[in-house]
Amino acid sequence: MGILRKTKSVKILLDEFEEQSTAISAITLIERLHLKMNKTTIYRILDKLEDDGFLHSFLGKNGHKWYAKCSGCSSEEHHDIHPHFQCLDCGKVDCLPTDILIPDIPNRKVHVSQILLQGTCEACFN
Amino acid sequence: MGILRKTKSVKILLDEFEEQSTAISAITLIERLHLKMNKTTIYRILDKLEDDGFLHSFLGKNGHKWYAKCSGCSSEEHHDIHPHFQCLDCGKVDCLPTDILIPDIPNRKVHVSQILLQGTCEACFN
DNA sequence: ATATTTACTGCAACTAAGTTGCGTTAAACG
DNA sequence: CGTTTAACGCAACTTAGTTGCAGTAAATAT
Ligand SMILES: [Mn+2]
Ligand SMILES: [Mn+2]
Ligand SMILES: [Zn+2]
Ligand SMILES: [Zn+2]
Repeated sequence: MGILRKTKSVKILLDEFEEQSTAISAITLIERLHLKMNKTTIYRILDKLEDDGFLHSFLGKNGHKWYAKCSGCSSEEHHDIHPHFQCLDCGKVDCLPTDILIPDIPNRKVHVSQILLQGTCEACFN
Repeated sequence: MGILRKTKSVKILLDEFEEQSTAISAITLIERLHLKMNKTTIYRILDKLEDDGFLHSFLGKNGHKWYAKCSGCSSEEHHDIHPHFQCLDCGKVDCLPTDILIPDIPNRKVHVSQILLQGTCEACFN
């Protein structure tokens, strides 16, 4: 089930995602907000915001959880599937609008594709 | 550094990968071999076999580590990059020979691509 | 404005994958 | 067989994420 009460903690977390468009890891949020709320609360709210279709989650290069804003999803439908890019220098992660074509795999039916590209971002290029 | 001594434990682990062509998770190996060797030993040997270019590793859907045989890699060069497929019914994971084209991403340089497809495998199809 | 209801929160304890340090064992080799 | 040291087992640790429960504060009713 999603968010039912707009508590202080929910507002603080929503603000974090409003302020920047890149993805944020759960670990970063815990570190950044540890004076304002408990890590349990953070995990629980992120989970609910995902149910609501406001955030989507994915795993970064170490298998740790990252969250980013959805665009046009709802609690009924998460159609927001796309590749992600993690910079190996600064660690920043972004959603990519790029569409990557998955060819048909013989004898298998693909339902989900999880694509994480790693390399160098624009800011770290120079 | 890779394997220097062909110990009993190393032989047992090599056998596991000789017997089947699908990928095996570290967790599965620990469970399967816990009477024969310690989990620390398993992690250390897998790590060395990867250094040697005999195995390659990747993360499955929960961010847990999986290993599979390489074909034609060496300790100098791991050129064995390809997508993986995890069956959502039986959990089995395979290496895919399929090549997936990663388009150029504006303002970013892609070094590595990590692709995990999820769906239904042949055996679970019926 | 106050009372009631219950979703949400904080805390402490837990789970589980993977790592580290160290004393002991057993490959490799002369 | 004896020596060397890579590799092993064990216990303790690290860390991301989860769970149970008692207390708190939103939302709603009175
Ligand atoms: Mn995204
Ligand atoms: Mn593979
Ligand atoms: Zn960067
Ligand atoms: Zn299957």
